[in-house]
Amino acid sequence: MTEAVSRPTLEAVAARAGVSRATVSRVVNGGDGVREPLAERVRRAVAELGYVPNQAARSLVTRRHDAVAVVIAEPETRVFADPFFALQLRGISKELTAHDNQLVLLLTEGRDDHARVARYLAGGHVDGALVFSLHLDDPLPGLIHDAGVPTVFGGRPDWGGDTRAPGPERPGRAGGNPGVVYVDCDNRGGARTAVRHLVDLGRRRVAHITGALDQTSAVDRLDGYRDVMADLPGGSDPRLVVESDFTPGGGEGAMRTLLDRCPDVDAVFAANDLTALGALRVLRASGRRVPEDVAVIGFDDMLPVAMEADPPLTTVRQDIEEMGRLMARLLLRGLSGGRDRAGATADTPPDGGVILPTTLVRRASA
Amino acid sequence: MTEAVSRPTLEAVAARAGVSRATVSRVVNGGDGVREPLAERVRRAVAELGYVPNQAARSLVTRRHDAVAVVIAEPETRVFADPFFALQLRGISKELTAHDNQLVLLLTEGRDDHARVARYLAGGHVDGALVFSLHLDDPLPGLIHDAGVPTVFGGRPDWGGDTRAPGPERPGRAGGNPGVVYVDCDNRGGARTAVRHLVDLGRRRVAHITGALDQTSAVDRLDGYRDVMADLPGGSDPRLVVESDFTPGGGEGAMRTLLDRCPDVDAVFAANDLTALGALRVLRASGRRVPEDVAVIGFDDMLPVAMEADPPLTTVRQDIEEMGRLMARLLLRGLSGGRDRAGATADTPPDGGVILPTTLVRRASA
DNA sequence: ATGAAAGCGCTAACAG
DNA sequence: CTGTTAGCGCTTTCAT
Repeated sequence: MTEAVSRPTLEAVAARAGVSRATVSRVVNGGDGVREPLAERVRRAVAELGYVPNQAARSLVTRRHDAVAVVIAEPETRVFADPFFALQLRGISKELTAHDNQLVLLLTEGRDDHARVARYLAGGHVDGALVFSLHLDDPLPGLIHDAGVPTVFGGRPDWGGDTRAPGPERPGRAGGNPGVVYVDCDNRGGARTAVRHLVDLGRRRVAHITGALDQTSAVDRLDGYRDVMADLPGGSDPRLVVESDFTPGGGEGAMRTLLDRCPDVDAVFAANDLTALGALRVLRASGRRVPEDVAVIGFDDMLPVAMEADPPLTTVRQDIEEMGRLMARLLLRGLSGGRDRAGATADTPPDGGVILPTTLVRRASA
Repeated sequence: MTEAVSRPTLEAVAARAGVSRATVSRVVNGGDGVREPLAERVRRAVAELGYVPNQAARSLVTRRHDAVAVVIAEPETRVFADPFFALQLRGISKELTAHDNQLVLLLTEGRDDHARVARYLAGGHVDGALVFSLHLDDPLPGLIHDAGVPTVFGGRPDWGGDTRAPGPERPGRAGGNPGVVYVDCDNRGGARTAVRHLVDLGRRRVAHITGALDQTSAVDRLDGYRDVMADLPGGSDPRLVVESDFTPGGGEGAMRTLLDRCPDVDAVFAANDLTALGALRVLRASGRRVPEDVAVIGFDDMLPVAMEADPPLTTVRQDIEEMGRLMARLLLRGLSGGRDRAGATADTPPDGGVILPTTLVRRASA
């Protein structure tokens, strides 16, 4: 464990280059308005001394940090059961890095942590926040809003606008906050595509195993399922929908219930790939063949899961990494809004959500 | 997207409480040496104004940041195939949070990013670093060492000390850096336990599918396998070892090779659970029963993988989250070494590595 | 185009 | 115990 050593300051570079601190500062920050011979001398001095600006000192005066907080609530550790979160992070990281921003990760374990996160955000340590609000009743979004930090949400928050996709209106809570920005995939549309595919395959008893319904993604996927089933004769049989929780274990239980209630089920749209995995297992154990007897479609296209499933899973793909990247881009754009880049005001982040498209990936299960 | 507002300063609090800035500062930082009536007045002023210290200003003078960088190299995106990394992060986050430290995440995509990371670390933005050096030839450890930032490694770096567990010496590179601190699990010992278990089961043709051998964990597990096989008659048959890469696909290929070379194989120790998964699949496809015909053991005890495998996987468990927590604890302890806490010098971080124990978890596959 | 000087908000001696 | 004072390293007017 090495001790950190004292590093050269602007002053040192200035001395070495025989100029003033102000000049060095100018060169370091883009070098506008410094004539070439001088600028070059400064650059050499910087290189020779291995000068790196002190971010704390800089922040103190500029009031910018070039850092963004990523807040992830993980009450049930479900986040870690699938690589979702890692992919998202990766997308975010790439985008932030490209814009020389740092990523400060805030993982919350439960209610106690909310205050800590809110305090941190309110403390002005970061320029903005990227927040994954997983649960409908999560107080975090509110706290964050109060903290007054520019924020982009991952996944539609419950109090935000509704899914863009058309379809029967859902109740929706208290007016819908107008200022909220979020990125989500087209859960509802993706679900519709999946179910329609099943119907086009000639299936008539199409069931749905939902995700945890305290998350908007699960609700939206259920809505999508209902959108297309509503038009089918006997499609709104409530026994065809069984609630689950996005886990393989939950999928198993749900599939058993389903088989019990409707032994004639000939297709299942599972809320995600993990759920589909559990369903697959139960189906196999029950002696049914997939897809011959029962067709199965998942959601997410979590590669290691979907590809390795037996049979390989037909599923609705969403570009998770791109979602992360987009969130970061939106935030950064908002932060520099009308300030740094000329004309950036023209394309400020949209109020409301940005919905990324989904695509059906056909494999063997449907 | 809300705009951040200007926040109250120490000065404002001091004015409101009718004291000097120094007094407020004292109260805010633990309140030693401020008499109660005053301290209370200050606390109230802080609360009323919603004062939060400006970290940049503080860092500027203290030269501490209460922030730690976590560097994760993910060249092949393998990191995201399993939840390993997420668990580790969680452990780290918990420990850092408990000590009011922030987590700055640095994900590297390849060689180009190394310079960026090195610069950041050298830039003195953080008090220390937690580094996961995945590959043997990774230049990152060297760069980081040069940056002069206190560092704890996750997983034994190749140029560090050897595994603590006794056993045949490995060559090891250039003298072994003495100052390096790392946390790892007992890969070698765990492997030995697994293989011994297989042998105790009466298996005589015990094979090993290795991990990616450019990672010390894979090498150490292979060494552990060899440790016990060396004593067995015919145990050092080289055909029983086939190199793979920690992935399910790799496991499949390796298992096929194995079956081809040694159709009489009656046990397989896979370098990790994912590999075991692939092996299981090929074994099943070949008509062999597990564990009756071939016993299989994995490594990691990645719950969603090991439990959901068919049959559920017997595996070597390592406490990943605890590894993360321990890394953070070690780093933090080193940072405050002899400074903050009185007597902390007594238990400074150990030079060399800390090896966490592993345990064999018996399920159905062996 | 370059330099001089004034802080940003805070902590840490040092006085009293 | 409390207040005064002097910077931490940098950016940014404002002169020149």
